[in-house]
Amino acid sequence: MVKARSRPGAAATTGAVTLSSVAERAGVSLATASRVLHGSGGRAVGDALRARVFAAAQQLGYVSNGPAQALARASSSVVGLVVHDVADPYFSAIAAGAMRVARAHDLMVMVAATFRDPELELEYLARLRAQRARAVLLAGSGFTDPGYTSRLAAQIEGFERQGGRVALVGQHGVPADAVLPGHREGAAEAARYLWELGHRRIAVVCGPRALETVAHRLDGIREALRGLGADLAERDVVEADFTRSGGRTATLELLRRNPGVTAILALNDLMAAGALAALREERRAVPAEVSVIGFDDLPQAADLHPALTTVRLPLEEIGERALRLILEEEPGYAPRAVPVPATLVMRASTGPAPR
Amino acid sequence: MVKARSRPGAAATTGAVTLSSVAERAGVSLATASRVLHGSGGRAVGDALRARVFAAAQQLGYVSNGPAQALARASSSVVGLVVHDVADPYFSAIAAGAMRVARAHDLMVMVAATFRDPELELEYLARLRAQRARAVLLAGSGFTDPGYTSRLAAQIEGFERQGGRVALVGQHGVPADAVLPGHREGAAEAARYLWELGHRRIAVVCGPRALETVAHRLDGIREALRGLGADLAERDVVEADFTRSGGRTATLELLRRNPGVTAILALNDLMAAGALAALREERRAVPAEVSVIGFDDLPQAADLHPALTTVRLPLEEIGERALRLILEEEPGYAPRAVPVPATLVMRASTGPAPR
DNA sequence: AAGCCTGTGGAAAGCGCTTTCCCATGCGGT
DNA sequence: ACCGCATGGGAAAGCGCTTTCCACAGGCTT
Repeated sequence: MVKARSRPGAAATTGAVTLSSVAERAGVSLATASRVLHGSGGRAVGDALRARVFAAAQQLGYVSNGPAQALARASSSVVGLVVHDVADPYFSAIAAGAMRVARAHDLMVMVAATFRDPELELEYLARLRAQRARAVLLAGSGFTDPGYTSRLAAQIEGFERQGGRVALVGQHGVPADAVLPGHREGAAEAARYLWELGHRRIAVVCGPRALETVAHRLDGIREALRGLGADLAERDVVEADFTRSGGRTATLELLRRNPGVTAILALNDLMAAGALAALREERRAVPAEVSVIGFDDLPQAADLHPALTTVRLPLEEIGERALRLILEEEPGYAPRAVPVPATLVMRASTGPAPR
Repeated sequence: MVKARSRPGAAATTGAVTLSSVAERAGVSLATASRVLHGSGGRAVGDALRARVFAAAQQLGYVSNGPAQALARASSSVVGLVVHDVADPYFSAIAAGAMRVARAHDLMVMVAATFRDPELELEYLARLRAQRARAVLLAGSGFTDPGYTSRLAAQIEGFERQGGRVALVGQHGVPADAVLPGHREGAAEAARYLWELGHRRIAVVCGPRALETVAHRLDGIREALRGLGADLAERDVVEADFTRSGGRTATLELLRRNPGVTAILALNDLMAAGALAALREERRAVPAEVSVIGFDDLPQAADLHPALTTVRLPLEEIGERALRLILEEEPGYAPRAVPVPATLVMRASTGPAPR
């Protein structure tokens, strides 16, 4: 005896409008409806049928089923974007650039925030892989954590074997296409500029040391100073967390520890804003007594008081280039590295060292 | 005669690791593997098998197929977030709040930027619908455009019939759960504050009039002034585009048109920053000659010079509440409206009117 | 000792779509 | 007039997963 089985598959079969209902209504086969409504698959469809199908879809209010499409095609129309923090203007700028490119390719963007946790980054990469994202842009910098690199490499490899592409901002020590911002050179230029202004007591308000970006920027400063015959003492480097309030606290600490400092190099603009605030609290004139340089040139840098001298990074362009790299080139395949130079923007927060 | 058909379905069948390969390797059925690796579906699985399956998945490097899961379950693990512009700090703050909630629910977030184009907003809503997003947060304000409302309502209805939920920030004239920021009241409070300080020539640097948010804020000012027996003349309102440079230009225009103005109310902080810049260029002292008030209280508002008096909106909280609204309540269903009050933050950019 | 749950495992029917193969046309070439 | 041969349309086999229904053990009741 054959018993009628009720829907083994799941799904609320509440008269959902599917391709087959459209086909039925238009009096054509499923195949034809598919060819008309979604990419034709290299096949032409007659005008009459074509019009009938469109009309039917319209009347029924048909909305295609993305997951089903992705399953059948074995590729979704989604790209992933992994950042440290969406509220950080550094990352929103990169995101804006990337999203422009995604739009041009008609792709949706999934954004994930890791809050600088390597584990979370890896987790999100895996989830994006599960979502069959076509490409993923790792916009946060890499971590200096040793175990991290190999696990990241493994994830990336798995992802690419699956047909996805990965782009990096900054070089994470793994083979993948990358955009390389000139952290080192930009930082070096800032340091040399300060030196030329006569500053000999230069301190650094540093970001989280676990970040590759921070290491690069710090190295740039170190090397520049060394090239000038000077040296960056450990006690002139205070670590903060890339936020304004972290920068303020660190600067206060710095001033206490080392009151003779005449120049502060903050490793991002947010912390530079905090440094400026701390200096104001401590009644130290900028730039008469202390010069301040930031990094990134966020839109708000020019509105700080005094207007912030900073190392400019074309962030939107970085996001754009990175995604282009993997979306617009066939996977034919040798990882590329595109350098993006940083430039020093001189404004009012720097001046000659006091004597 | 039966001919062997070669893979009618698509997909690179390159030894992809699927659930069934895991099951095979573990020596269990597909059903068991599914129950172990993905939600058990209310069913228990013995410990021995459970362990075997995990081990097999581990060894094979199994990554689940999200689209397939979404198809079978008729629901994805994605939420959508539609904003005007990701680089605008107003929206990044909302996004940050929303993403926190999404993370707590273990959901991925698809972000779309409309650049204030109603058509694009509708398009993205449709695409999110196609992606079978579980929920969508429309974080940009609504448009005053007449046709828009009914089309939006239709989209939302279709989306909800499909099992999705929609939340709005601001009331778009459609029935859906919404978080309602106190645009009107906050703006009114700012206007009254200026009035109390003795200002009688108050001008407004307005945002795009097509936005509901702008209409509300403007109305708040109008009503407050009317309540005080004054009136906001059309010539004292200049429209800009919510950017810093737009604010600057508009303020310059305003100053030319109406040199006697003693207070400027900018409808967001970005434009207030531009106003401050314009005033500086024109050598008008703030607040001695002209007072300035902004709106939103972005993190950078306190760093402007002088520190900006502004109407604070708890943006992260707004994003958080909005997504909570639809994710954490059963669809049992009467649209809720959660008001979120704005508060005036007095800083240094406002002072008594000059006499 | 017979009857029954209860707890576990498996078979298989879809979810909605893409795409391959095959078939019916209508057409021009020789 | 006959034979290809494009051309456009349809049938159907999956894509990888979830979930329903069934089967079968054991451990309990009565």
